[in-house]
Amino acid sequence: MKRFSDLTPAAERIVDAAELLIKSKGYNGFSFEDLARQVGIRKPSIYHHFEAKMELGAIVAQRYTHRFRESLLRIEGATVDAKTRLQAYADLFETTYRTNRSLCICGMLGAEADSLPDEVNIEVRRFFAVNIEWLTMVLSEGIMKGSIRNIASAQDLAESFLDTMEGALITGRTSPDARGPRRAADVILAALSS
Amino acid sequence: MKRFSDLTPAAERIVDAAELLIKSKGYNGFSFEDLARQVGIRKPSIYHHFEAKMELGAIVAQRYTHRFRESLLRIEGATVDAKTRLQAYADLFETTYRTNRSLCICGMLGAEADSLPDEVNIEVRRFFAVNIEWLTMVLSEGIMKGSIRNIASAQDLAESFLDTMEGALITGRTSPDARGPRRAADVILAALSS
DNA sequence: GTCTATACTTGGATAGAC
DNA sequence: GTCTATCCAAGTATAGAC
Repeated sequence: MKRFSDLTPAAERIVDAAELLIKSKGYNGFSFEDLARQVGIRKPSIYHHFEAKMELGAIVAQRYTHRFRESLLRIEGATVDAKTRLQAYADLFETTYRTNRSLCICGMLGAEADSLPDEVNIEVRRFFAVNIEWLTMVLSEGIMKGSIRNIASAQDLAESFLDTMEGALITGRTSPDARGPRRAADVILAALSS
Repeated sequence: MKRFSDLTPAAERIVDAAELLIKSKGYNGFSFEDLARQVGIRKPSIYHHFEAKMELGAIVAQRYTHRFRESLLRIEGATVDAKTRLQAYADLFETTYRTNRSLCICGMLGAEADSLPDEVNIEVRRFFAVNIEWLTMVLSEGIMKGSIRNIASAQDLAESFLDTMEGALITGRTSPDARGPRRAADVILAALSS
């Protein structure tokens, strides 16, 4: 598999556009025609950079996961206690939400999983694994230090928290008065604060 | 718009199949060919019952919401306290989850909203509104009676809870060791119990 | 209510010139 | 790196017979 770090500038522009399209319409909802129009080139030019649509899907997910990890590192550097870290984490989703009520790429691809090539699903699974791992780490630290109530395993808490974030993006799409991921996180965090 | 209650038996078999397909692959992920094959008829026969694909999508969502409301009524009849009701509610999602890791129809359609006809989106919005309303009712009763901690408005709690359920279905799709909606709900309920 | 046949469009993908 | 031209499959939808 091609790696996102090998992308030429032209290829990167294509991936940028594909990311936007997947966020908005999903993998099954965009075509090479849409993509080419957005980039300002013609359909066949895309094949000079990518072998097939599924490769593009996989690379979008791969790069997204990579950037998300960078954000997690930044949060670890900038904050200390669990609650603040989780708020910063929720703000990553809130930013996505505020940008045209976009979805998390991997939330979208996760929903579509049954009709997606394995190549793509593998990357999506990695995204969720990375998130669960990070959240588990943060939450178990919070439990140890006493700022998070010890009502369930850190792993269980992590999963619920991630679920809430992914769900908030989806329900926020069609509900005009939805409050968004940050608010949803605040509710959970209030319930978990000791 | 046609209503789901007017469906002939033949039309109903088509809606049944469409529901399964949307749950699995999404609105953009299934074709009339798939649908016809599943029902055991030919593509054009579908048009005898439905004018277009979007009508089918809207009716699937409409019937799904109707049945969901029946389930909510059943829960109200069979249980009393907020926590038990919310567990029963989570079990509705758990059942969906255990059935081939299916998605909530409206979670799927919500994710795809940007590429869906208004006709469909309107029904999806109704589903979420119904759920939020019901959860708000249950939660505010729980707060009044003291079984649910008063850490946020019933409306905010309702939204977080629904988000968690929808998200659990999505993250559960690609994560082999995901715990599912019921477990996610138990975590939240433990945090909300006074 | 279902069929065959078919129209028309779009979608993913390739060949080969510039 | 991008283009035109083109292929073929699939997708939605219609006409009209049974």
